[in-house]
Amino acid sequence: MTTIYDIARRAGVSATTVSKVLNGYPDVSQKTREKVQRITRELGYQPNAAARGLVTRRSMSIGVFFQDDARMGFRHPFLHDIVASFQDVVGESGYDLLFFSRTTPPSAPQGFEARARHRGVDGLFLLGIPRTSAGLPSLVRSRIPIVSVDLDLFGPRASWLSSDNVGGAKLAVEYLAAMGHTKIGFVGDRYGTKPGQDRALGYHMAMQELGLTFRSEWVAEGDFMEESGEEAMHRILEAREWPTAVFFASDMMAIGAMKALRQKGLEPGRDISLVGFDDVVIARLVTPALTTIRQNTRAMGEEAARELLDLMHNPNRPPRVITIPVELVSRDSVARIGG
Amino acid sequence: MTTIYDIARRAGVSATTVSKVLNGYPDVSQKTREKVQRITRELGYQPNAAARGLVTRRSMSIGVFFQDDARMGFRHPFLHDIVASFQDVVGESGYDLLFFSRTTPPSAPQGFEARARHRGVDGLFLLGIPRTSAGLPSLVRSRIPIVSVDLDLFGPRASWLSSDNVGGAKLAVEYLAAMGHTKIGFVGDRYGTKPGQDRALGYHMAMQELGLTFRSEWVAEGDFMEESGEEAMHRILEAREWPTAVFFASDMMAIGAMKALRQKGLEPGRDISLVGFDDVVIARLVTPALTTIRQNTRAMGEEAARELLDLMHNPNRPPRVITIPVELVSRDSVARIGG
DNA sequence: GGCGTGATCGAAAGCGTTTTCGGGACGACG
DNA sequence: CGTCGTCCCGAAAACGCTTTCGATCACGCC
Repeated sequence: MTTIYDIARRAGVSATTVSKVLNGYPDVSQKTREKVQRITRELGYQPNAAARGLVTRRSMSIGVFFQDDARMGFRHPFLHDIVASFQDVVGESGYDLLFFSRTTPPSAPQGFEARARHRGVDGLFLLGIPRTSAGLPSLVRSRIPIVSVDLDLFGPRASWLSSDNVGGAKLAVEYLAAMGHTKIGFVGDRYGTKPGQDRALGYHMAMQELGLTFRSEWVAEGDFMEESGEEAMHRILEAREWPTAVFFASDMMAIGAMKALRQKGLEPGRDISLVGFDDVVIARLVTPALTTIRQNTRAMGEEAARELLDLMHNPNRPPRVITIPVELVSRDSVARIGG
Repeated sequence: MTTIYDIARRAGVSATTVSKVLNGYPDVSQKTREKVQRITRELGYQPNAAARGLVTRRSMSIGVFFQDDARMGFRHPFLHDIVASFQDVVGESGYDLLFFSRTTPPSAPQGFEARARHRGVDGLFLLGIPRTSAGLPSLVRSRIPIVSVDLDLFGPRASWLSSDNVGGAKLAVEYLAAMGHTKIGFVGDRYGTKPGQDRALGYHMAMQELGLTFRSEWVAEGDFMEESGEEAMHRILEAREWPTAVFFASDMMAIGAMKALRQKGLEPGRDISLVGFDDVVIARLVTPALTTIRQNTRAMGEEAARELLDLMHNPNRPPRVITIPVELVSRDSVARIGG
C-alpha cells in the first residue's frame, strides 16, 4: 500500500505538505503542488479512508437500515427505488452507503445506535423499520442525523418523510365519487403503520366530506400483501349489500382482490371497481390495469437525501417532516356508473 | 466518545489489557476480565471500526458495485433478491455491505479498484456490471477477492457465478417440444451479455439435439425489457410462416410479446405459446400466467456469499465458476398442440 | 536458596492520516 | 540596517486501536 510518506519521499517534501496538497490547502507553492500531484498520480495513490476518518471523525458514509421483511413484501421494489435515487444525490457529495446486515454474529454490536457508532457513519437513512422496533428511542437520543421514510420519528436530529398518504387516499375516494360511486369500501393495514393509518384517515375524511355513507362491513384490514387483499375482499363480499368500489391501501392487496372477485364470478373493474396505492411496476401490467395513487419514489429519495445532507452539514438545523405529493393514475380498474 | 482508555482508567488496568479482553486473548485473569467487561457495558462502549481497521488492515465490510441501469430494467428486483440473501450470509460473519454510489464528486477516487482500495473493503461483490466496463481489467489484477454474478471475470482472486443459463434454455425448448411444438422461435439479447449468450446457446443446442428446424426469421433480439419484447414479437410475426411457440431470454420480453400478440388479434398461450426466463414476481400475475425458467435468487446470493467468504479467509484458494441450477415452472402460457 | 515455569500484565511501536503551530527565508519599508 | 509581514514548509501530536515482547510475580521443585 502506498502512503503519503512514499509520495513525500519521492517528492522531497514532508508528509505534511503532501497532505496539504491533497486537501487543497493554500499554503503550498505552485511548484511543489504540481510535483506532488504528479507523483501521486504516478504512484496510483489512494488515501486510506479509515486513517482519514480516524482523525477527521467523519467517515463519508451514510448508514442504511433497510428492513424488507416478508411482511413488507412488495413494498420493497419501492424502497429500492427510493434508496437508488437517495444514493444518486448523496453520491454527488462523496458519500457511499453502508448497509447494515440484518444478521450479525452475537459478538458484534447490536442495535441501531451501537452499530451506527461502531461504524462511525455520518448519518442514517431508515426504511421499512417498524415503529415498534426496540432501539428506536435510544437512537433518536443519540444526536446522529437521521432521515426515515414512513416512520414518524421525533428527535433533535431526526427528520422524516413520507408520501401525502392522507391526500392520496382522499384523491382516490374523490375520484371514485366522481366516477359515480357512492358505496365505497376500504382495505387498510392491520399493523398500524404510519402510512396505513394516514390512508385510513384520508378515506374517512373524504367519505365524510362527500357525505357518503360509511359501512363497517365494507372495511377490512390486510398486511399490504397480495394474499391479504384476497382475503379482505372475500370478507367484504360477505356483506349483504356490496360496495361498488373498494380503495386499497396497497396495489398488491388490490391485485389479490382481483383474484377473489374472479373466484366469485365477478369481473374486477366492471362489477366492482378497484383503486390501489403505490403504483408498483405490476400495476399497469395486470388485467385490468390498476388505477392507483402513485408514490413518487424518485422525489422521495432525492428529498430524503437533501434533507439528510443538510442535517449533517448544519448542526443546528432543526428537523423537519416532509411530505411528498402523490398523483392519481387512471387506468382500467374503475368503471363509470350511474349518470 | 468513550475509548479503550476510559475503560482502562476506570478498571485500573492498561489499555492493552482492555483490548485483550475485548478481543478474547487468553492472558488475562478471570477477575480483571470480568471487571473490564462490566465497565465496558456500563459505559456503553463501542469499538471504533476505523481505528481497528487501520491496524488490523481489515474493514469487516464488503464493497458492492451494483449497476441497475435503465437498460437492465426489470432485472433488478432480481439482483436485489440476490443481494439480500448474500447479505444475510455475510452478515453472520460480521460483515456489512458498502454500496458504492454511482455518482461521485470529481475529486473522489474513480474506478472500481481505486474506490475499493480507498474504502479498504475486504472483498467485492459485483452485480449488473457490463462486461465492457472500463476498469475491470485493472480490478481483477488487484488481487482483491471478488465474486461477480453474470459477469465472466477471470483473475487470481475472482470467482463468478450465474444460473445454468444453457441448461435452462434447453429445458425451455425441451418442454415446448414435449408439448408438441416443433416450430420454436427465440428472442435473445443484443448486447452480448454472458447470460444472453448462454441462453441463445442452450436454445440452439436443444433445437439441434431435438432435430427441430431452425429458421432465422423466428429469432430476434431485444434488451431484456418489455418494449423490446413487443418489438421482437412483431418482427417475428412478419415471417410468412409463424412459429407456434417462442422462448424469451427474459420474462419481461415475454410479457411485452403478449401485448404484441393481442395487437394482432392473437391470444398468447393459445395461438402462440410463450416461455420466459427469470420468474420475476410479475410472471405469475399476468394473464396468461407465464411459464418460465426460474432462477434461484436465494441460492445465488448464498452461494456467492460463501464463495467470497472463502476467498477472503483463504488467500491461496483458487477462484471458481459456480453454476446455480434452474427449474421450469409451468403455468398457462404454453398450449399443448398436435397429438 | 536458586532456578525454572507459567500466569498476568503493560510499555511502546505502529497503522495512515490531519492539523496546529512555530520557524526560516525573503522582500518591503522606514 | 533593523523590523515586520508574507509565503512556505515541516515537526509533532493526535485520532483509537492492536500486537509484540519483555517484565514481574508467585509458586513449586531440586
